Order: sequence, then C-alpha cells, then structure tokens
Amino acid sequence: MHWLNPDEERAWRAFLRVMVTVQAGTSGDLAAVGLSEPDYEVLSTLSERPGHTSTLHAQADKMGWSRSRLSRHASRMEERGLLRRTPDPADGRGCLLVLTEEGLDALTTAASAHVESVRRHFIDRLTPDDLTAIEQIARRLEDPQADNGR
Amino acid sequence: MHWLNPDEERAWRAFLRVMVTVQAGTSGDLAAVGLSEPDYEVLSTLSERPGHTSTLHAQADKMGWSRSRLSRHASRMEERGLLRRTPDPADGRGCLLVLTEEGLDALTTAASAHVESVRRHFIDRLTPDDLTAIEQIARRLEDPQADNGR
DNA sequence: CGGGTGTCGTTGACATGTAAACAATCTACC
DNA sequence: GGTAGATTGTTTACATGTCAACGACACCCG
Repeated sequence: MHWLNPDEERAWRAFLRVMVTVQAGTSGDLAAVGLSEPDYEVLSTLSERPGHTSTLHAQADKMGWSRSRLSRHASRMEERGLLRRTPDPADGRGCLLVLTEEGLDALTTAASAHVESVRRHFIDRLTPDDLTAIEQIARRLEDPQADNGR
Repeated sequence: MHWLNPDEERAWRAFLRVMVTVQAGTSGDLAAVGLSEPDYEVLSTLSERPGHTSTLHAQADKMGWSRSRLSRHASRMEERGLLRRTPDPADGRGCLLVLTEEGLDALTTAASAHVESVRRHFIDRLTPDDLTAIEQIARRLEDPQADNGR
C-alpha cells in the first residue's frame, strides 16, 4: 500500500477544506437574497434558453441533475412563483418549464449579489496566476483518460 | 456592477465542476466498500482519538458537524455495529462514542481503498507544482481577513 | 396500421441534513 | 448550598436528495 506523503496529504486536505469553505460562503450569501444554490442554478440556466423555456428533461440534462430531482425542485419553485409548468405542444408526455416575471426578477437581484459574492470569496482573493493554475488543475482532474493505467 | 471577465468566469466554473467531479469519484469508490463519505469521516477521526473514543460534542466540533447531525449519524452507524455509545463517566449529560472492532475493521479496509481512490482521482493526475499551488490557493481562500476591504 | 419498446415526468419509500425545542445535567457565583 | 444560566444529546418537524416503479405517451419497424 502506497500512502500519501506529507505534501500530498496537505494538498488533499486543503482541497477538501476549500470545497466546504467556498461553498458555505457563496451559499450563505445567496440565502440572504432568498435563494438556495440549486434555485440559482435552475434560474440562471433556464434564463439562458430562448423564451426562458426548456423541457424538464433537457434542463435536467444541461444541469447534470436527475429528472426526478428537477421535477421535485421545480414543484417547489413553482409554489414560490419562480417558474411555471406548461404542457409541451411538441410532446404529450413532456412539460415545459417557463421562467415567470417573478423568477426573472429574483434572478436579476440575486445575480449581482452572487457575482459580488463569488468575487469576495474566490476571485478577489486569488492572483491571475492562481486562476490559470485552477484551470490547468481542473483539466487534469476532469480528464476521463487519466485513470486508465491501473 | 462588476461582472466576471472571461478568465475569471472560466476559473470559477472549472472550480465548481472539479468539486462535483472529485467528490463523485471518491464517494463512489467508498460506496464500493460499503461506506459513505460521512461514515468514513466519523470512523477516521474517531480512530485518531485515544481509546478510539470521544464525546459526541467534541467529535462533532472536530468534524465541523452539528451535534444533531452527528447524533443521527452515530445512531445509524450504531445500528450497523460500527460504533457504540457509552455514558460519559465525567458528564452525566454526555455520551462517549466508541469505535467497535467491526468499525475499526471497516475503517482499515476502507482506508487503503480510499487512499488508492484519492491517488487515482486526484494526486496522480497532478504535478508537485499543482499540489503546491493548491495549498497556496487554499491559504488565500481560507484567510478570514481577506474579505474586509469592501 | 399496430404492436413492442423506449422515454417523459411524477411519485412512493426512504436516506440524510437542518433548525428549533426539550429534558437532563453541569457550572458559576452569591 | 442553591439557584440562574449554559451546555449536552436527543428529538420533532421539515427540506431536499436518491432509487425504483409507474402511467402516459412517442417512436420504430414489420
């Protein structure tokens, strides 16, 4: 068995802590404007669609969520008036998720607070070199080939 | 309002994706040996205590969990035989969490699989420079002072 | 056309987290 | 010593996610 050496151990632990810290920061700031991170994710990806509309299935796909999860979350957001369900004219099984006025307003408000939050907790604390390093690290960690040789 | 420029945007999105990807990788591998990440966290931090024992409150503190969460999780782990509750001789309100033989075995088995998993999903994909960069980035992101001047 | 097969969104059963309230107990201070 | 206030672990109520099963519909192919 090949354990982690001290450098590796520190880097791994640092990585774990950072995930928790940054997540807590941005999600706390979003909560202050009345949205959860999943809420924000739904609103912002939906707002990027033509007509602020998408099939539940397509939307779930784009966000990497299960249809089940999005269906439940959409119901909660519908109750809050952030979006609406409409029957899909192109597919009798499907439904369309449509952003409401209220949902768009909520997003607009939240967006600027969120960008500020991301700056405060993340961007502004890092140098341009750090940002470049993060992209490189991400490329390596996401490479689907990289875990072949074992 | 000061939006993110393209470099910043890419770095932020990369960071978000990486959190999901690595988390999914290691937690999937842990599941294959019958533990969740929270399970592993409890087992490993508890095993570091003298006598493999700690009060619920101290343990929760050390892990950054609420007592409520740990109480619930400990109950589930107790049902599975991974740990045991004992009245705390030093505090009539409290209880001690004690790792069982079975819990220690589970940890021992899981630990080597987990290290291998961390290597495969994280360490082995990165250069020593990347690891150093991660530590530096973590220091900056965790600095409690850094969000003062705004 | 007309079935077999697959996909869509929803739902039931459950797992796991949070926040707040609670009883039991400790602690500090007079 | 005795009491006011904290702290401990649990619990209740709820929020949110998973997985599997489901009915309704679409689609392909003979």
